[in-house]
Amino acid sequence: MTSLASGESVFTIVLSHGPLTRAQIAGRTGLSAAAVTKAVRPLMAAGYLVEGPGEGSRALGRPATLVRVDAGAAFFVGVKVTGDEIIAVLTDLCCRVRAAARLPLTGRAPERVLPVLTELVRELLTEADGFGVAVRGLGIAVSGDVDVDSAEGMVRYSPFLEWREVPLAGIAGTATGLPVTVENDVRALTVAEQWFGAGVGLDSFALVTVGAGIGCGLVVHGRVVSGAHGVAGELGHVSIDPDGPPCYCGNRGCVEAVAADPAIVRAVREVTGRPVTTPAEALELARAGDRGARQVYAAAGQAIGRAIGSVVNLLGPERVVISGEGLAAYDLFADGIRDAFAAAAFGTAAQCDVVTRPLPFEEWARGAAATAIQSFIGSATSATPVTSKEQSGVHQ
Amino acid sequence: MTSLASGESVFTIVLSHGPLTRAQIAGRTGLSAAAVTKAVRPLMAAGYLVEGPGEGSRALGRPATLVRVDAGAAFFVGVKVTGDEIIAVLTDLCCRVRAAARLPLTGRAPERVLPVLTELVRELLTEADGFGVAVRGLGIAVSGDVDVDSAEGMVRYSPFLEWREVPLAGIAGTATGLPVTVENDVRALTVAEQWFGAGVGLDSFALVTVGAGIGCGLVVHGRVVSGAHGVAGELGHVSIDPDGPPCYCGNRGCVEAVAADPAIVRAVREVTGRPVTTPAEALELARAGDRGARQVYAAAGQAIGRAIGSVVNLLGPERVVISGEGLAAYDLFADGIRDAFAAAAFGTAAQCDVVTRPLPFEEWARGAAATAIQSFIGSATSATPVTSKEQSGVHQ
DNA sequence: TTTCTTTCATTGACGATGGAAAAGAATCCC
DNA sequence: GGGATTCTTTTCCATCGTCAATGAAAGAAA
Repeated sequence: MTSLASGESVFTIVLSHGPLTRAQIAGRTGLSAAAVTKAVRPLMAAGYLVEGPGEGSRALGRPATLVRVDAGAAFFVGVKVTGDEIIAVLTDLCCRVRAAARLPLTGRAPERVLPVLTELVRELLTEADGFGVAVRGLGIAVSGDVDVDSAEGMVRYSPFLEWREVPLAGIAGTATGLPVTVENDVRALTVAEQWFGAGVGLDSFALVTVGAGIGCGLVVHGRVVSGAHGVAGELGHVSIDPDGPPCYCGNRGCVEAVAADPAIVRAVREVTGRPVTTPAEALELARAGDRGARQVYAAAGQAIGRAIGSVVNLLGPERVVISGEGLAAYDLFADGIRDAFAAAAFGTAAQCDVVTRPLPFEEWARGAAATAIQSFIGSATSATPVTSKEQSGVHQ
Repeated sequence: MTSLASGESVFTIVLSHGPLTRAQIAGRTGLSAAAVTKAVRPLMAAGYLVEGPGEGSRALGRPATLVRVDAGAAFFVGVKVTGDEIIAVLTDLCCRVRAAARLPLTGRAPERVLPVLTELVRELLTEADGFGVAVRGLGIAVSGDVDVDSAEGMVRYSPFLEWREVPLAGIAGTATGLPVTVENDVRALTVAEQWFGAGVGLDSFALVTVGAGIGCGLVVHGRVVSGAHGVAGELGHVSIDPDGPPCYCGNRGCVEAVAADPAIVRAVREVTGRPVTTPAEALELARAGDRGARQVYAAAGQAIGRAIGSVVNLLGPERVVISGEGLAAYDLFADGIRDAFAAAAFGTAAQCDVVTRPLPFEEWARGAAATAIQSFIGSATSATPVTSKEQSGVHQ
């Protein structure tokens, strides 16, 4: 019972803020130096943390030793399920991608998806064997409404996959023999950004994803917002224009009905009269200088900027991160986003830092791995640690 | 040093959930029965909590004794500063209003406001003397950007009062001899609702105020959202229509430019051609059946409903409370709000409970008192309690 | 070289906190 | 009166984290 509640916070700090001296850990966590020493010890004994190499570059006094996460102490698999393929990554304990794989889907029904998912996980488990490191958790990210609290990791409703009440964690756990964490995809990506990306150390930020849909992950008071009914961050269905185009949700002028890939493709087709059917074609046309197409992108940028303005006015986050596949067209969006945001942001909320970050699908899968790491840390720091030699099979 | 960190949570639970048995307190707080006994004892010794009267209506077993807050153990003054008057209330420890007073302002400069504020506080202190109870804190609610963290309770910028960098808590504390808490007015009202109103027990809710302006207080993860730069809940400047009327903030189609009192008055004047200058006149005209005026209200209701839809889609709160002076016209808003919200809410977010609550300005002042009680509890439960006889002067 | 200074890290004593389990208390039912 | 039942309190006891003293490892100064 060398358990320490402070263990989790110490580990998390070291994980996201790279190697730190114990004194720095004390400063960041607000714990005393003594408490840090006591919290670090069992984590090092368990093999999750290691000392050095390198030293805190002090001129005077006893040199500090750096504490870092032993990236190779445990591996994790993260999986992102999209409409037509599954992307999986193998990460180390620092959530760095060590291997990646993807497979196309032949259907969206759970019976079609799960064999592919299992196959990918098996592939990455073999990779992990090559490294000689045990995989200690599997994170799965799916779009839609996920009940994180339920033990079976229930996917309550995923419109994109047309799933209802699928106990995904239970099924995947049985199939793979791994402890499974299931999360909404945008929230998983948000967790990854909060721990390892542009949201590190921030008490509040928003992650806006632009692509096939428009999503938004929100962190408030240092925690990801889940919504009382499982729905939150539905930026795509925030309406910004009562006279805008109709959205499949039944409303008009949703951001998604203006700025998501399908909306852009349709608008470009209508405006230019050309048989454009994919985002790539639409983008090509705009890049080639087609006025109509460029205007469609500009309008989409405006819509995104206005939507971000709404988020910022409501929540006043420290930062907004814009990402998603749609970022490929960011040069075409940029002016619209900037202008509309500047017009919409009220008062000091305009000081909010707006940045872009390209996050490919592998990054979403990495987000899923991050949620797996998160729950692994929770169990590892609250249970009696065991050495890495002792443990080999399924964790917990 | 009979200090207990659990004291604060126990006290808060008893405060907002009325009289409870110790067993119920244990259930609500998640503490063990033993811990509750230990936490309650010093609070009762200090006079903040009392037992009975009444019993938990059990049929079998030892009857439970109810624990309640001794409302008369301490009084508080809450003040709401508006553009042309100050409203003040005297409340007991349960935040029930025992006396109220208001005075008009002769100017908005701090030099004009503070004497009036001091005069009102003095008046209510005399009232409190009549009850024989000491006033233990003063809460002041002002619109605008308030730095809660600063020791002097700095009002950084209040556009409405045209204040900049006014160390209000420091000044008011010196003038009144009371410990002072300064908060943004909407956030203060939100705290009051969270503790004593429609937000009791909820982890997340939104409070929308409609009146001279459109405001919004947000509670996420059980805490009021303050915004990284002091700005949050600016629902009034969420734009819902790019072609809407211009707003003084420089943007178009802000909710406030459509649905706040000045906007409604102007619109009614323009539509009907009548010399309407006050919200009351506009309301009268609409109530009299004037088509144009009614349409203005309907459009305002639509705007509010759309804005609430945005909040709900982004945060997925458990409940939305609509309030403010503008509620007087709620019958005219209602259809618009309901329809627009129903159209805007996405998926299960539509399950969000939307309620209305009339909250007059006294209620805002009560919110200010609630923030004072909040900080009083914080200091009272973390410091050595003293009996109410011993203490008489300024607290802490 | 020796000693001082500085800073980091560890240890041990101690207090605060809260839980488990047993005991006590108060009521109803038989 | 003797259970049965439920609420409350007491009595330990484990955990957690701070304080203050100590140790450790360097550079600086004598």
